[in-house]
Amino acid sequence: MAVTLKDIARECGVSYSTVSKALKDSPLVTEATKRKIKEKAEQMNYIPNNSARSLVSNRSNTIGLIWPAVDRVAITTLASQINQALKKEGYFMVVSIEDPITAAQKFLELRFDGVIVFDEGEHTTLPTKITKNIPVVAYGVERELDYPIINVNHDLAMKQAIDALIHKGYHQVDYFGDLHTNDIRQIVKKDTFIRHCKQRRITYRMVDSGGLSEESASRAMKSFLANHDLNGGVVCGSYDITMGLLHHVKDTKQTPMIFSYDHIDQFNSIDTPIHSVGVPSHFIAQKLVDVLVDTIETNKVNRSVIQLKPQINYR
Amino acid sequence: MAVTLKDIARECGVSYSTVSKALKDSPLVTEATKRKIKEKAEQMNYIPNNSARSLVSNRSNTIGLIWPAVDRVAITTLASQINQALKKEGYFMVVSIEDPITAAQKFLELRFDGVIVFDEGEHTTLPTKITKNIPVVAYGVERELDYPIINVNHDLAMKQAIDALIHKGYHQVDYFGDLHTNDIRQIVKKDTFIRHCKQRRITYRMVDSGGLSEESASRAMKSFLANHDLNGGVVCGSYDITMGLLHHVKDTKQTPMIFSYDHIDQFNSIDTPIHSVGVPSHFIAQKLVDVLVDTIETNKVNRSVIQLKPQINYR
DNA sequence: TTGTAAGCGTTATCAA
DNA sequence: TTGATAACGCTTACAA
Repeated sequence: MAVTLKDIARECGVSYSTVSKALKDSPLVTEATKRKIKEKAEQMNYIPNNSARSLVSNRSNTIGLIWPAVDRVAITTLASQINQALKKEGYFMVVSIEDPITAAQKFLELRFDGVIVFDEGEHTTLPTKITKNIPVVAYGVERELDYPIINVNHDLAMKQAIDALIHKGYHQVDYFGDLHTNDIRQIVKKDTFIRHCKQRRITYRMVDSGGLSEESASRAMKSFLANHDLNGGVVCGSYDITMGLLHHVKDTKQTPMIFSYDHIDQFNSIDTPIHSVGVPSHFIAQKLVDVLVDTIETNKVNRSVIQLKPQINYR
Repeated sequence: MAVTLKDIARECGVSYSTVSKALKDSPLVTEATKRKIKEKAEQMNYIPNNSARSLVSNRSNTIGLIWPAVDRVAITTLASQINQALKKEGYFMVVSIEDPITAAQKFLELRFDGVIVFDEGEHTTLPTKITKNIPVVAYGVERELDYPIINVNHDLAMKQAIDALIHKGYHQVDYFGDLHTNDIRQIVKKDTFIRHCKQRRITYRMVDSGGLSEESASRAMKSFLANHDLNGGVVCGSYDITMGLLHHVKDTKQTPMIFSYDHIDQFNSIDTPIHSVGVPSHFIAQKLVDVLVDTIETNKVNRSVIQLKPQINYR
């Protein structure tokens, strides 16, 4: 059915290994024959069979991204930047929204060259059985894993945000984020916020967003505002949570200074100025790709945790 | 490196073709040998090589979803429902966020069994060169394509929404949506809204959301409200646009009756009651999968447009 | 510069 | 009930 190298070879009156070489621009073939073969291939609509290729070369040039919760804006931005970065390195990225183990197992069967996983804690950890068979790199937080992890230095980020608030004259700060969760990234944000407030001896309140979605954050903020004022500075745990808060910011006497996690461009198209802390997502993406490609090519994993330095972005 | 059938065969003292049969539970192998082989395979952490399988069987049991704009909440919900439905049919779903042609080409090379594409107009149309080589089904709107399309009956949906508004006593209705776009789905919504308003001889206004994102919708609504009131009923073009509107609904004298496109559960977790029109996403998902699986199995495309009947959901 | 042939890991057909 | 073997489409020594 599909056109194969043999078909092209027959048409061109050459052997199929010559076609194979010609199509990958091998110097072992005359320019003239190359041209003829390429033309014919194009015209016959030849589509290389990756299964066959991968079988002999052990390379699929495909990377799997594991992303079970396709719903948070900041992560969406990161994903598309990873896609770009991988493309530049010659890889095709494909994402699975299955649970991490299922997805990784399938990627393994498909003989992909590597996997990137958005780590969210225990339930998202890949077992050695899998990770010893394929290069893996995680975007997550610092913890014991047998594959490399890229993450933001949350501790520093919180410190930067709180210090900025103090510097602007605030004597009280609120944290608005997901307080009751297993998501390790959220837990770290919460914990470091508290720790830094204590160190600075500044008054603080913790407001539970009841989840990571904009909707839940909106509800939570509404009921919070029914009994409280927003009179200090506020730090939000994520872009979506910030958006939930913004539904109600009109209700308060005056807009407080808001710092949000996630360093993405979307903040620029909002009227209310939201300052942000975080690592620019294109930077995170590049790092993830660099580390992955490196472990694919050198074939040695380094079980390191790479901390990316956050920046403050005033708007 | 990776364990192959031959490795297992050697360990078990049988031929590798027996192992192959045993592992797929063929009746041609004794229960006893099967058990032994399966145990060994498990213990050796055997991972089937899909490339080899696909090479001989011409089946990869994988479906590619083309979804270049991973950012709209309603679509996210749909994607995960498609994932579920495909899984039930024995397929693994993988998504690409590349542009449609690139993605489809890669899916072809990877010898996936089929592709689902979220159609958004000309720029999202797959050429015959591709579609004659792999079963494709689109989620889109009615237009000339050489592969089947599933879509919502927008005409009926608009009619339902406008009629509901009229029934509730509104004499004026506003449409809030993406007015200047190439996205064929948005164009159809806009056009049918206007047509039905004219037919009903009801006053209407068109408010441009300046895009499909919540942020742009929010900005647009803000500047609209600076000079206008929201005193009629309103129909929003999508979930995200509705969310953008909600940022400002507190500013109006009273909450108008709002109908939104997209029939998803997220509306249930918002305080402001938003009624919706649309086809439940699990229904759309199931239809897409049914049609795709059917064309894969029967191996014959039907170039039909399948219109799904929308429903009104009051909240 | 081009062609021959082995081999990648499976499945499936046929023979034992 | 099991085992040999050809074939899938391709890459890559190696031979011509």
